[in-house]
Amino acid sequence: MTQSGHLQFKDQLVYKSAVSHQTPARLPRGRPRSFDTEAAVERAMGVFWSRGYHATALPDLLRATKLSRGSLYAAFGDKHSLFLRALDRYVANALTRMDIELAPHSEPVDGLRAYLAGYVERTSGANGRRGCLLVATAMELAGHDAEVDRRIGRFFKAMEARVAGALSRAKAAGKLDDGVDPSSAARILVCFVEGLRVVGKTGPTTITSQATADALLDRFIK
Amino acid sequence: MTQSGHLQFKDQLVYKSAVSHQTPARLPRGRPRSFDTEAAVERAMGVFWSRGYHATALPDLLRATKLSRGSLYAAFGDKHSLFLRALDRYVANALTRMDIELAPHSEPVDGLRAYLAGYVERTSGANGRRGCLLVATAMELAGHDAEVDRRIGRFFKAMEARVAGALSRAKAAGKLDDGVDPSSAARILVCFVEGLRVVGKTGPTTITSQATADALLDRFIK
DNA sequence: TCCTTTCAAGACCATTCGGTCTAGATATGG
DNA sequence: CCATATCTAGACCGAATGGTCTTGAAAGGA
Repeated sequence: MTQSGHLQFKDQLVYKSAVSHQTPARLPRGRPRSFDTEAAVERAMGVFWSRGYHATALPDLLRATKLSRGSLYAAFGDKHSLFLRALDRYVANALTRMDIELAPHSEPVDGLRAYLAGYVERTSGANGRRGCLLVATAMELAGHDAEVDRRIGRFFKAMEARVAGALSRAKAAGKLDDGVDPSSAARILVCFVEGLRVVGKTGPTTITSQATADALLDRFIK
Repeated sequence: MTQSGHLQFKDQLVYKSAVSHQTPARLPRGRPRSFDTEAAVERAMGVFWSRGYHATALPDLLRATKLSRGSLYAAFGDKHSLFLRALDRYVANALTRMDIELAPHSEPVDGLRAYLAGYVERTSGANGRRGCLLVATAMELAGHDAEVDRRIGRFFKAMEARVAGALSRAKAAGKLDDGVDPSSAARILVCFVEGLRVVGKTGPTTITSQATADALLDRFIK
């Protein structure tokens, strides 16, 4: 029925209707679920994050989630669906973070500095070596998995839009150098930041990375 | 004996002494090897490139190299050693390309433009979707495989050094904007270019990517 | 109490994994 | 021709894969 291939459609629908909006006035009559589904997704996310999709085996997920095989399959359908949920959570976290850092009402340049500083911190030293679930997924599965493709594309577009928004506001406030186009600069920053994730795998020092990020931003800021 | 773990040392030595400088006055007496080892590495590289390490199965490699199981194991030891050879070839190709584009005697700014244009071409459209063996390897195996770690680290250092060299020459020729530090700018460009590889997975248009790269370089060039 | 549901533990399944080995054909040099 | 070495094809190996199913205990509502 669920076979390991990539017919995510059915599984997707299944988990959505089974998981979202818990107990809509519907009271199940047996023993209630005794574990936190979202916490399990989070733990699974951690495993996928540090090992990648293919290198993560079922026993790894069972150990991390502290679930039995049966419970895990009942709750999530299969490995692939669980992975997609973990990826969704990762993306949501990243976008939420950006929404805070680049909040429209706050000072855009400060926001951009915070945004870059966050990436510097996450891509240097041990944090850097841990890598990024989204970038790792993009490199491992993009082009082979339609559901993943969609999420990757959406994420980069969303990120670029937020950065472009902040740059536009900075430009309107006269803080940008002459000739800087916000949308073009946004693409530059997104590439830079994702490149940080890649070279971050070698565990550079925070100092170096921060100086590099500062040097880049200084090319745009007046 | 060779078991699938990561004792690359022995295999490494084996293939080195068995492959480099062919027939040093030594004439083997039986049937000679009837396939091109380097061509096989190249074909294997193609498979790892488009599928990644874990997702590449032995039958994939046999199909691509047109070798039998026995021949492949006799020639390369095991999957991991073959992968390392493929990775080495990929890295060598990339560095050779850079040595041409950023040749010390030629105009450094033109070289940097060519360097960026090459990345733009390789990271947009279908080329972009194909991705980069090195970045994919970094995200998939770095931190879990010491031999890979070494190669990734070496590559980024080598790339940064070449770009920094070109930028230094550009600065000496007075082509750089005031306040641009070549080594810092080199780190920026390396991050940007590796970020291109990541977002390239969504297959952006050549036009957009080229415009982005131009916009970045224009922030450094006078 | 009874019914229903979920739980953990683990047996079980077919398939695939990376890797070894054999058999028989083939191609070279002596 | 003989000895040597390599080739392909595929059987074979133990281990691991993702996934299903059974068992029996436990926890809720009616």
